Amino acid sequence: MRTRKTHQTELVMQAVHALDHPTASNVLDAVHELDPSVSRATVFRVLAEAAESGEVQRLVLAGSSDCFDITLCKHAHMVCSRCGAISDVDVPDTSALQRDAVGVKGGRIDACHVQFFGLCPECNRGEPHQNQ
Amino acid sequence: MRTRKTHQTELVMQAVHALDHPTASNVLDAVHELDPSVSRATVFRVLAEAAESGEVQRLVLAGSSDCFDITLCKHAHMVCSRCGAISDVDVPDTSALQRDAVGVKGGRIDACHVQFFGLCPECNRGEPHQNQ
DNA sequence: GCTATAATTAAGACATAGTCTTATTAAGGA
DNA sequence: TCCTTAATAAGACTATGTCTTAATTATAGC
Repeated sequence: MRTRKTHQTELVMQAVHALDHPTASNVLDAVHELDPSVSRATVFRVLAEAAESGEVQRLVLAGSSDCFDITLCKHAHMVCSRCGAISDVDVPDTSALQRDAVGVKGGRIDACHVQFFGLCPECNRGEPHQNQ
Repeated sequence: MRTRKTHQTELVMQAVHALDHPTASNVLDAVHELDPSVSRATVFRVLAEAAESGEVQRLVLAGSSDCFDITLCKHAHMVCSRCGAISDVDVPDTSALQRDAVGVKGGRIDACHVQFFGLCPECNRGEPHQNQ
């Protein structure tokens, strides 16, 4: 369990809050702008621990590397097909989906993961491509 | 475009058909049992080309490495939380989900990816753990 | 403020997935 | 059989993520 308050942890958590659905690498870049001496392993570890403790949410997405979300309540995400940006999406009902799903007989379905693909507001407006 | 019929391509395609939702590494292992001289790059390339041409379907899943599916019709998948096995799942209706989803204003939702987590028949029966 | 101790870190090795380059091999038409 | 060129083997390379280890440092107790 994290007990000591360190310079590095503060920088990482600040970055997660400042950025929108950042990957570990995004956080690393932001942290390095303030302090290039912080190691890659520390950023990955601090993020993993924060996700483990429930302080942030780790988003495991199809086709993207893991992102971190400070919004803890359950919601779905859209991945921009053009720039890769992650946007929040509210889905009214996914339980119906799970109920109606027909799996292999003998198997058991526990959870349902819904993810959308599309264009983020910027890319939809035809604005210059901005990769995360 | 693939024009020549080679030993390596035959082995790879045979393996994809023999295995159930294999990853590229699964295919590599199977191919290596018959011919250890086939290179890793060849297996990845042949699979990528087969997916590109529509001969097989590349499954890009959350939390798993890409798998290859010989079933071309659209369906969802369940990832076994215990052993990682992929099972096919039929979902009656996902268009409703996309219609009802509320994204960021200005953005556009184009596609919907549904993935389930649960236990495959073997793991649900409490049979010995078998990792892919 | 000083010291001891144990949590935290930096550095880099390691694992895995996937792509790319290049020299070599071999498929298949002439 | 010979040629052309598609396809391959080998391995470099990128990226994400984890793990190990020795060094650093936060903080509790004095």
